[in-house]
Amino acid sequence: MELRNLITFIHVAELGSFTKAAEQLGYSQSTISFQIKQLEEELECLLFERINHTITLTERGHELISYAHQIRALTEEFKENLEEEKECSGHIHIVTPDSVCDDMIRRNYIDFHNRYPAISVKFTTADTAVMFDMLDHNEADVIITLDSHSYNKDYVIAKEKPLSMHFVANASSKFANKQKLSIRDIIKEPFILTEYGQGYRRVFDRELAKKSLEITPILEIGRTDMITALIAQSDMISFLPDFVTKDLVAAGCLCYLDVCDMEVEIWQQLIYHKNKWMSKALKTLLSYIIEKDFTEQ
Amino acid sequence: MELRNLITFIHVAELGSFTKAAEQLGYSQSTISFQIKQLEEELECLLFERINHTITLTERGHELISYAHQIRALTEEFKENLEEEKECSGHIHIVTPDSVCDDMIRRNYIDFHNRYPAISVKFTTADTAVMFDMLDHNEADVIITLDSHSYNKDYVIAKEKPLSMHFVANASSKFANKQKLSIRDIIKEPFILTEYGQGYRRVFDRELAKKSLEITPILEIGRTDMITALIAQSDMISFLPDFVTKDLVAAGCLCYLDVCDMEVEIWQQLIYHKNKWMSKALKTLLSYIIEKDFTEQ
DNA sequence: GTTTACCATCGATTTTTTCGATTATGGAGG
DNA sequence: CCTCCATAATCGAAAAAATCGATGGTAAAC
Repeated sequence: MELRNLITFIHVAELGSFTKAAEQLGYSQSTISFQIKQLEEELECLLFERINHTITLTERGHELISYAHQIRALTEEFKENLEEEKECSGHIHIVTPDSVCDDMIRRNYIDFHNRYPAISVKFTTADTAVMFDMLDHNEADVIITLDSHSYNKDYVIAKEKPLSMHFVANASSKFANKQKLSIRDIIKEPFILTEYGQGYRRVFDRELAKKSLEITPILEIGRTDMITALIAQSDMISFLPDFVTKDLVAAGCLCYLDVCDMEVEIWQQLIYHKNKWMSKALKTLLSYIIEKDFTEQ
Repeated sequence: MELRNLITFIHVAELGSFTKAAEQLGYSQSTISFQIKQLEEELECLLFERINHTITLTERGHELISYAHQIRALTEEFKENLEEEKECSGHIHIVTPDSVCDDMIRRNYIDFHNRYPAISVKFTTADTAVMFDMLDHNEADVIITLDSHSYNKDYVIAKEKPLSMHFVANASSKFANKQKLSIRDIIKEPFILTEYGQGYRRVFDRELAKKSLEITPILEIGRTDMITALIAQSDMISFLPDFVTKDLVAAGCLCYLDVCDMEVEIWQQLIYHKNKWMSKALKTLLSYIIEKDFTEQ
């Protein structure tokens, strides 16, 4: 019982004529005969009485009419639903490093929620490798990486920007006002760094290795807010992205160290899988993030 | 958007796999891919995200699932309705000569209604020719004729029997006890006959014409109950079927005349059009009529 | 009596559906 | 690291289905 035949049946029943239905539907009359016969054979019942070239619905036909209308109405309802702009709603899973999560939630979440109350967001933190794994398994809708610049034809990079990284210490550190420090000047100091899985930590270690240097941090922890808090009240040093530290530096709690022989190139990238279906909610979230996080300095 | 594809879509969504759905439905896997793609192209939206050979329903897919289930449920509901025995109900139009109508309503209608209260019957009276016309225009579901024996490949004769016809007069008529009367003996008497349209009246006239005789009745009327009532209180004669007169004869109101040179062969036939859809109600009515009207003497 | 309108039927053609084989990919197990 | 297995996409061939146009019979209209 295919929909095409049901539609034809409805038209025939309404017009009371195979010929007229054929004209209305753009079929030939023999096609209409065939389609109705097909329905009748499949349902094993007569839908129309044919007496002297005029057709009359049988009881069964009358019953089918109502079902056919309901079925047609459902398909049309669905198609209309597809076309009409929907309220922006849905569930979105975004995965980021801890620092980004922290930053975005603090600065933007309330505003986002107020603007789009029907979008439910799941915020998860993970290492770069895990994030890509989640993209590959369709467990994350979108990720934000802080790592070396990545490119892969399976992914779409919605937006990216290079990230400023700084060595930071307490504002009253002995290195606070020294200019043109070398990495070798500070390498023996006590360091707090994020775990190795975090992208920029890995890039940092790799850069050190190029200079045959190595740091054994006294504390490894993903939570960058903890790191800044500890540094603010001790003589420890860390290496962190600008967006984590700039407010505290501006407030005079922390200071940047002027280490001039250590260039670490870190990119912030907003990435989703190329086969990802872009729901309106997802598009909205991406636009929001791009506006708030990638355009401002 | 054909039903076949929707069914496939439901299976795929439930199993989360094109391959498993193919096995379950007896299709090849490429067919499933094709069907889903066809749906997606027609609806111009992605139903499944394909990431690393695993599929995940998109939001649109989720929406479609619910519609697809509803549509499938409707078609199944209809098919079940078809199969299950229904209460015997419906509207039936039966057309008969006035005499038959009179007889059946008096003797059987109440009983029939009590047995099948959900069947609504429309009883109409008409001439033989009009009755066949009504069959041809699907205006009557079934007719009962009292006429010469008819056969036509377009009609189905559900049942038939020859009818006894009698000349009848008042029980105290001068002809009451005479034996071996000739038609010529009574032809000048005042006759009451049914109209010419009534089948047996026509046959009667035709038989007379064969003998070069002719009757000009003093009253022509379809209502046979009127005829018998008039005869019972006058010296008029009529020519009527047995079932109209036998009770009055038995009651001593009327008597049969022993006219031995006038053989008129009249058949009672229960007829419907060969293309008529036999609803349960119609079958029931036919069986009832056959049982009550054609088997008893 | 001729024309028109209607539906059924048939064979031919076109379109659609289905299949099987192949490819590409990733995961699991050795 | 390699092989085997499972998955879905793709492609061309084959099968099936839908559609058409022509024809026929019948009844109604003119």
